[in-house]
This record gives sequence, structure tokens and C-alpha cells, in this order.
Amino acid sequence: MAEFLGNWKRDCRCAELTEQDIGREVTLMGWVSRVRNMGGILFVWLRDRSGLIQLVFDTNHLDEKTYSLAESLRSEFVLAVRGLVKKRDAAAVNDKLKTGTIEVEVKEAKLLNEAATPPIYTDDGANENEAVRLKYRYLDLRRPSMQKMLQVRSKTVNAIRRHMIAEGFIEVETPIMTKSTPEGARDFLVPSRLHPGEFYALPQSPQIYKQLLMLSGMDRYFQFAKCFRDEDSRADRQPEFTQLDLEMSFVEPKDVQTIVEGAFKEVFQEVKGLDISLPLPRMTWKEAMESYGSDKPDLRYGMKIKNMNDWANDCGFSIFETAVNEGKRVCAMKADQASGQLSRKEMDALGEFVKTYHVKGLAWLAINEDGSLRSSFAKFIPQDKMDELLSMMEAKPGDALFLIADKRLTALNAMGQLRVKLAKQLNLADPEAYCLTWITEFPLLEWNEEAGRYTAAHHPFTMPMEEDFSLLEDHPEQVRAKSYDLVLNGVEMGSGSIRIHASDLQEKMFSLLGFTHEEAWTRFGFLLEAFKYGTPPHGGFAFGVDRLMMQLLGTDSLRDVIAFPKAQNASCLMMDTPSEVAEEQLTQLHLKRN
RNA sequence: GGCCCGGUAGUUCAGUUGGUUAGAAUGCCAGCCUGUCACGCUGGAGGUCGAGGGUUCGAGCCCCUUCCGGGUCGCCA
Repeated sequence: MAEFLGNWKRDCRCAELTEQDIGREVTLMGWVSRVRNMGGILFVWLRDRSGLIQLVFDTNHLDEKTYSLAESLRSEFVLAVRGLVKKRDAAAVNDKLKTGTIEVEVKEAKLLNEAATPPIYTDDGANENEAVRLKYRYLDLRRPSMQKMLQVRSKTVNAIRRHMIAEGFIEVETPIMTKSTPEGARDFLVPSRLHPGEFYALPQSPQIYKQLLMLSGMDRYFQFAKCFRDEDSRADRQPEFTQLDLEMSFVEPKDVQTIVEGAFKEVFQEVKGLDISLPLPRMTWKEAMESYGSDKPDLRYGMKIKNMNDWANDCGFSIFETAVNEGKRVCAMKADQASGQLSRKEMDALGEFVKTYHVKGLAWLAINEDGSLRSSFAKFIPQDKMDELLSMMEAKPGDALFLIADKRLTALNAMGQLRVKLAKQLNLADPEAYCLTWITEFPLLEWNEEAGRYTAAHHPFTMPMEEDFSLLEDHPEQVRAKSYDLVLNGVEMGSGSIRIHASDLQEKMFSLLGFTHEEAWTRFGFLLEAFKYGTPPHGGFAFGVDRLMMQLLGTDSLRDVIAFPKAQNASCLMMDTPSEVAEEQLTQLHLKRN
């Protein structure tokens, strides 16, 4: 039977007790983790968010009623005890427990609540199916690693907030019910009761609001913003996520980057005890793509990609020669001392892997320790060209080479993916290393084949680089933007840019994106109107708090760092969301079932 | 929308070429045990093999459909 607290009051948390507390009378409250009944003496591990402490129930010192209460204890029962903190005998010390040198000799106990047999273990190390964990998330969160996650997350967010406030930023909340905008991801929509047939949209980011706040003179704004995107999930993508969103007036990229870097420094100091040296290194988008085949290169390891077109032009292998003639790219990458670890079968698997990224195939070459070659394409290459290839790549016995020929960005992207895959397979990345880098000068626009027009690479409010203004008319695809991403160990932490603050340039941008003047005014009129009233030069940044937590906690899944995450199909397995609603609700919202 | 992997006891898994009554560990229940620490020992209960259909004398296993979970390409300004 569940009892009430009465006049009992908790003094401290279980694992906050240390040898300093020996001799102290304490009142503890928590969950029963494990019971060991020796018949006459009984041990209980009591757990709360701080950790575990061992309770001792001893028939020699206890009345029958209290001891029989102890005998009835089961996993996850909620228990309150009063007792004496004692030092354990040397032989009874448990090194694995933070509180392993002490224990609490129970004098009185109160069963605050019973618990049904839990469907999942609340210990770490238990390897439950994630679907079960998500269904019983409230129990899953009792696991020490999940408790730690929530605590570290809180610490991280606080470190960031402290930094932003210290730098003179003002925290402003912006609406969750907002306007659907045509560019970007698919919106989550909220039907309006008062406006039949009309909808609010949940924000993909507070982008427009924060720009308007600059117009309002806020100067330096930040917010931990919930953002929503109705697109398919990935291990690192949830439909609902948290960003640190910030915007500043009268700034150039460097000014924004300095603030963001500072926040990361503060977080790594606080959470990891690591000192990150600033300013962070910078690399242009072009260099990142050419050398790493990615706009978010993992710089914890080498394996730079090389342009082999000059060599491939007359290498004897018709596939490569044709590619060069067609203006495509032949690129190569070397994996040091990987030859022995890559069998023919594994090479074929890598070939299948790169095909996922829309290249025709993978040419590979492994140099055996004795200098002889295993290769998928060497037989087509004359000896002198092979020697040239090996020397250009500085290949030594034991190394493996990979070549891909395709359209430039297609080939580079596939090679970049292969680079990441190989690094994982060959264990090249130091899990303790944190390589932060800025990637700058992204293209302003991307050609969208499906839509038959340009779309904004970052978003439509991004400022082009002044030196590329002249290209806007005739070569818009070559225009670089004043935009920048922050990358940590191959993961995009966030991105930002200097925004367009002149309405004529903004209109020009909309026209490059294929909007007529009228369409632009229909969709973004409020913004263009606002821009007429004295908009300061401004720029900002946003980074994913969830992704940062993944890095800090060393996990590959966003679900591990969010208290109540969605499953892959965007449902909540615990509450069974989304769910059907009553007919009456639909009627009020002017919606019909189809 | 495409492709790949998975679904068997509360949980994690095994299950041979299609062949008797579907197993193990752990958890759970009962009993024993006065210093355990993933306590130990003895005994017990626990299954719609995701669902539906098909092939077969016979299906956990083969085929089809479908649902659920995970990964991924497209998508994600």
C-alpha cells in the first residue's frame, strides 16, 4: 500500500553521500534498483537521479514490520528510508559504485509506492529494442546514461545562454503559429477555426522574425528555438528539433563567427573540460568539396581527394578518357596501409556503396606488400601511366587507391562518402578529438532540375559576396554567398549568413529564384514592405542543439539526446501520436475526411 | 516514392533441409539462505512465432500481401 510523506522530508540525494557523511542520520527517497535478500540481512540499491546507494536492512536492528516491508520490495518500488550513514568494512567495499565505501543502515522505512514489473530494464548495458524503449520512454529515462544525458543537455544550454547574455544578446520568443512560406522544407500546418480554409504553419526556423527584430533595433537577439520540418527522418534528423538561433546588426561574417565560436568554447570547457583554441580554422566551400568531397569534412583524418583529370586524359582507360573529354571529373583518393584489410569482396562492397551516390562504379587498386598489384582497372593502364599514377598519389606498398569518374560534384560527393565510410571501417577517427572548422563562401544558388529554376542554397535572404555582384546577371551559379557553416567532426552543426538588407537587392534575388514581382510581393510582401523602413546591415547563425549533444555524448542517434523523440515515421510510440480526432473537431476546423 | 536489415516468452536472442510437445539466458512467482553487490541454491509459471492469405500430408522456416521498428537514396532553403 502506498503511503503518504507525512512529516518525512528528504535530506539529500543517494549518490551525493560521501565518507564525509559517515555518522549522519539521513532521509533518502528513491526507486528500488535491486534487492539482495540473504535471509536475515537484506541489501537494497536505492536509486535517484544522482545515482545509487546501498541500504542495509538487518534483522538484528529492525522490528519485524520494517524487515517484512523490506522483503516485499521489488524493482522500481518507490521507497523512503531513515537511517545512519556508515563506513563499509574493507572487505565489503564495491569499487564499481561511486558510493561504494559507504552504506545506509536503515532504521525506518516507508513504502511510498509499488510498481508493476517494468517491461524494460532501467540499467545501462541492457540492450533493448528501441521501439520498446520509446514506448516506455519515461522508464527508459531512468537509465543512468539517459539521466546523464538530460543533465549534460541542461548544462550545455545554460553555458550557451550565459555566453549569449554576457555578449549582450537579448532573448526573444517568436511565434510557433506562423506563416507558411514557399521556399524550403515542407511545413507542418495548423488549420484555423476562425478562418475557414486557412492555415498557420509551424516555423522551420524563426528566420524572418529575427530579421525583423534587427529592423526593430534589437541589435543582438538569441533564442533556443523549436523548429519543425515535415520531411523524412534520418538518424540525425527529427521532424521537431531545437536550434540556438541568433542574429546581429552591423556585422560582417567574422563578427558572427566570433560569437558562435565563443559559445562552443564555453560549452566544451564546461562539459568536456577541453580548451578549444580560437579563432577556428576556415576553409572555403570550394576547397572542402575538392579535397574532401563534402561541405562538412571530417578533419580528424587525412585521405584528401585529388583531381586526376590531367593524368586521366590519356591514361589508356577509355572510361576515364571519355569522362575527361566530356568535361567530367576523375578523382582519386589513397587509403594508407589499407590494402591488407580490403579483400576483393570488400572492394566489391565498396563499389556497391558508391553506386548509392549515383556514380557508375569504383576503380580500385591495392598494392600488396611485395609491390604487386590487385586492381579492377590496372590491366587497361600502360606501365608508364601506372607509374605516374602511383607517384602522383605517393602510393607505397600496402596502400589502396580509389578512383571515380563522373560529373564533377557527383564524383566528388561519392568519393567524400567513400572517405567517411573507409575511415569508419579502418578506424581512422580519434573518438576523443574534436575538429571544429568554418566552411565559408557557399554558392548562393543551386540549379534545381525538377523545378527548372535556381533555388537558394542557404535561404533567399542570403547576401551575395560583393566581388561577385557582377556575375548575378549572367552567371548566377558562380556567385558566392556571404554564408558560413560550422562543422564538427564531419557533422554540420549549423549555418549562417549575412542577410540582404536592401529591398532592391532582395527583389533581385526573388527574381533570380523565378518569382515575378507580384509573386514576391504576395509571398514576402510584409518583409519587402518592412525593409523599406530603415533596415540595418545584419547577419546571424543557427545551430542544432541536438546535434551538438550527439557529439558531446558520442552517440549516432538524435533519439539518444532528446527526452521524448519521434520514431522514424514521425510518430510518438509512447503517446501514439499523431492520432485521429473527433468528428466535431474536424467540423469546427472546416475539414472533411476523404 | 525507391532500396536494404529486422519482428519468436515481459526483455535479449537461438531455432539445422519444411517434420514429434518451439528452446536458452535474464526477468517474474514460490521456497531456502545473516555481508551481498549482476548474490547464490531449489522449484514453478510464462508463446496468436507481427497480421492476413497461399503452397504442402505437414510452415517459426517457402511464396504473396500488409503492419510495425531501424538504416539509407530522393527530400531536408
